[in-house]
Amino acid sequence: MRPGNPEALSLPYDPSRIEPERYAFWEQLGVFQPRADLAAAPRGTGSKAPFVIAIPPPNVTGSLTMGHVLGESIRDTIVRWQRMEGRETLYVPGMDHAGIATQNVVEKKLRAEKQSRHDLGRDGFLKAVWEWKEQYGGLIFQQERRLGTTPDWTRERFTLDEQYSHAVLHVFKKLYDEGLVYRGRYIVNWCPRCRTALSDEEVDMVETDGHLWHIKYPLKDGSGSLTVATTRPETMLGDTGVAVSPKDPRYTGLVGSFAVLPLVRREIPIVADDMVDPKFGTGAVKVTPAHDPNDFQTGRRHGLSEIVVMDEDGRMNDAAGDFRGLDRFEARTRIVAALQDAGYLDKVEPHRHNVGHCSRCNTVIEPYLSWQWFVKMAPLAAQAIEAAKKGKIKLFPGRWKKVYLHWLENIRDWCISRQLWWGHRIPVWYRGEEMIVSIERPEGDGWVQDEDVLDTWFSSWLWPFATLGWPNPTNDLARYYPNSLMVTGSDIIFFWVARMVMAGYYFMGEAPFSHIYFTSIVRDAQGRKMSKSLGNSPDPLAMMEKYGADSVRFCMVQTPTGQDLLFDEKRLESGKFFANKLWNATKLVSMRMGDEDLSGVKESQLRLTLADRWILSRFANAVKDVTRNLKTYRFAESAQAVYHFAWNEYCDWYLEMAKPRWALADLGDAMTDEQRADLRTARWVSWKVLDGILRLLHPFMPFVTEELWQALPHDGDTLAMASWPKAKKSWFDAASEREVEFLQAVVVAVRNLRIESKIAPGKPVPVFVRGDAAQLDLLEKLASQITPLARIEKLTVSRDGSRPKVAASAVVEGAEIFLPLDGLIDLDEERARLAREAEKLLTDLEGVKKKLRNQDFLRKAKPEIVAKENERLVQLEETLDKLKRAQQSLISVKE
RNA sequence: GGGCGAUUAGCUCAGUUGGUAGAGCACUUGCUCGACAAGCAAGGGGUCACUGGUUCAAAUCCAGUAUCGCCCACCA
Repeated sequence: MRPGNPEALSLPYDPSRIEPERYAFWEQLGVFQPRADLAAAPRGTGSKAPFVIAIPPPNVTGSLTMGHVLGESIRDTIVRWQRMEGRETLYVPGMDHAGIATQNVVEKKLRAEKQSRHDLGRDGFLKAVWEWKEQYGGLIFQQERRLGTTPDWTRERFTLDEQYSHAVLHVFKKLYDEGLVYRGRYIVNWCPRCRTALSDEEVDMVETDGHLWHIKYPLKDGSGSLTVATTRPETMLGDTGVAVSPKDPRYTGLVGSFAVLPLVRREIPIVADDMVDPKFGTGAVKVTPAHDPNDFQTGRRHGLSEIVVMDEDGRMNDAAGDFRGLDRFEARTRIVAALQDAGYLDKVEPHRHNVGHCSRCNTVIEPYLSWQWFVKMAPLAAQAIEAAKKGKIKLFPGRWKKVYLHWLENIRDWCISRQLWWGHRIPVWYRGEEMIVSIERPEGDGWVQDEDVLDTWFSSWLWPFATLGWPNPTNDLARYYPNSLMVTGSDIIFFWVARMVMAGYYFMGEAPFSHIYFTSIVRDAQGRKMSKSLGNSPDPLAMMEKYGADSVRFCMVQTPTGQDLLFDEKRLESGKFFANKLWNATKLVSMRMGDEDLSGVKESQLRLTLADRWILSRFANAVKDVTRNLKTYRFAESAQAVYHFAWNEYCDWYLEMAKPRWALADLGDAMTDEQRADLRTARWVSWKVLDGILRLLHPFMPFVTEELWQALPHDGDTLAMASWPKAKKSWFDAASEREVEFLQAVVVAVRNLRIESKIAPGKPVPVFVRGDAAQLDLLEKLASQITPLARIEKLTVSRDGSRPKVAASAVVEGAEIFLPLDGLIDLDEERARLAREAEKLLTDLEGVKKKLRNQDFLRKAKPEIVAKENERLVQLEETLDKLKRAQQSLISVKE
């Protein structure tokens, strides 16, 4: 046992003073690494298995947001709790190279210097990005240390690390060899600004007000025209057909004949296809196979040619004839005008529809026909689906399972090639007609590597095992895979979570983790998403500076489960106030501990009072609550349980009840043996329970709890490695809880009477109590501990039934409490108060009576419920009766 | 077009198997009494969105309605 250091508490609580130092302290102790003694032992199973969690790797360009703070608070709370439970814990940190995002950032910087990536060339540009990464990348982890999180920094990974890159390329080759990666020319989502293909997940659909243009296409035989409706007239230049519904009688005669494409004069066939809905628009659809995914399918079904009319910047190309060189939106305007001039435009209707936007830069997506690499997903999805269905992986909150399954069951192939430079270059080599998939450059001359890189998510989906050294059979991999838990936002459930599960099964034969907890999405007070452009994202570092990292953690962790969090800075105050409260409580306890060594004290040597038994029982309950709620990811409930116990029970009541016994120390040598034992007991219990509170709270508020724990006598180097409290069976004591509840009710009643009677707050008052023998006995036994709480001058328990003549009165559990007034106050007011009280009781009484008159209730309700109501009836009637008599006595005094 | 979530005190939200509606903040009143004014004590404030149903009993279970939000979806 080490002595405490009470002087540490002489200054007021100031988070910015204590927090930064503590982090270095933990790091020096090696708190963040898996415990060496446990890591040296054979790997256990179940709750003895290592607890492993990986950070969702933030973008290398990222800086800390409140969203990160939320996730990190939750992850670290769990890790710290598990560590205290004695488990070997590993929290793996790392960053994502974030292909598009990072390339955008560096290109922007180049633009500011009037350069483009093409000026530097591929190698030069990559060098520039790496330099940027070394200089600015990873800022987020510097910021994160301020939050007090405990990842094992010695294992920090980056998705472009050599080993990790090898894993990515290995995966590509393996999937290719096994027929799950293929190259093909298909319509993909193309961002003309980023100049790359995107996956479906990287496209945001935005409901947009547009138009439906009705365009007349003349029939080749000159017998008239048919009208098509389109939202994208500019693509008509690439039309190679017109489709109608086979069931549409209007057009049956035309199927098989040709129309002449306006402006272009190309003859295009009219085909029948089920894709067409006769009820929409004109029932005739222009078919542009190279610029629309549906039309692509239709085109393939009917053997229509595919004419690309735009380039990769979204400008019209040579195939666009007179419109070549125009931006696609400019071309739209000009084409519509040209159609109108030539009399082809039938009409224009306003039309609301969904338009895809690049999730990175918000540019309108262009469906674009190009050569890309894809992953066949259906075979990978099968096990991920089964895992969730069979409960091998559990999602919290559970409703996300449906979302997860729906996506997997309707999964589409994944476009993984990106026309970028920053990323894992696709390990495919070409020489003339030859193609080789190989991680190494093939032997021989003339091989040219594929220009494209892989989607960033194609590397991050390997995170749970690639960070542990895979594909090499490392010790870490054997020991720490699978991970235990994934904590992340539901916004990346498809991007990342579901894909990790697929990769985990496919490459490791096992789910990457068994539990997935989805955090809230942090929004501003108006419910808007946090964003740089809105400027509504509070700076987490400023928040920590102002309220302390402890408070930020404590408050952020208490988010509604699986609901959006409307962030309001004001909320952060409460954690700081709580920390301050504990600071002062600890100061008090440590001051009153004296220099007595309590470490060897056994419970059997103590003289536990009712108050002690009560607080120990309440503590045991708190331990149970806090732990149970952590187990089920109910962080708000867990945190609230400590908060409420520490503040409203321990500080508000127990410490006050301990004060009179602490004061015995003033007697010095004059103390009797019994008094000495009482003093020791009060010291021991107040310290033990406080120690327990600090342990329970440590995962949530690591800094202040460590600081306070060090100030008290403690065992071990750091609270971070101390053991998690256990709820001792012998401490649960329902009888003591009931008895103290009664005493508390008496105290509250007296406080009430004083206020109602307008007695000066500081003035001690005599109090008389009439009640049953057990109640009076209780009061007498604990008199010295409760009289200060209500400023009672002298507590007289009235065994003979006598009572003061003129008194304010209240009834608590049948006991009558009298506060003598001696004509001090307005009797009318006291009578009115009693009347109000009685009225309230009467309403309750009516309710109970009604219930008990109901035969159905008596017959069908559970017996204990009926008994409870009966009990309540008796008590209400008794109380009411006593209040009435009190009123009577006041009247008789007046008369 | 499908799916999901929300609706409880002025605000943000709890309310785990149905059994007397809670917390924090805000508000009112009173407090330099030996830890704490970042505090203490006391208090006001709710037809639990609406309608129906199940039940002895519904904030809680079921059905529907309304409003808000999110996700998914190839009607050009």
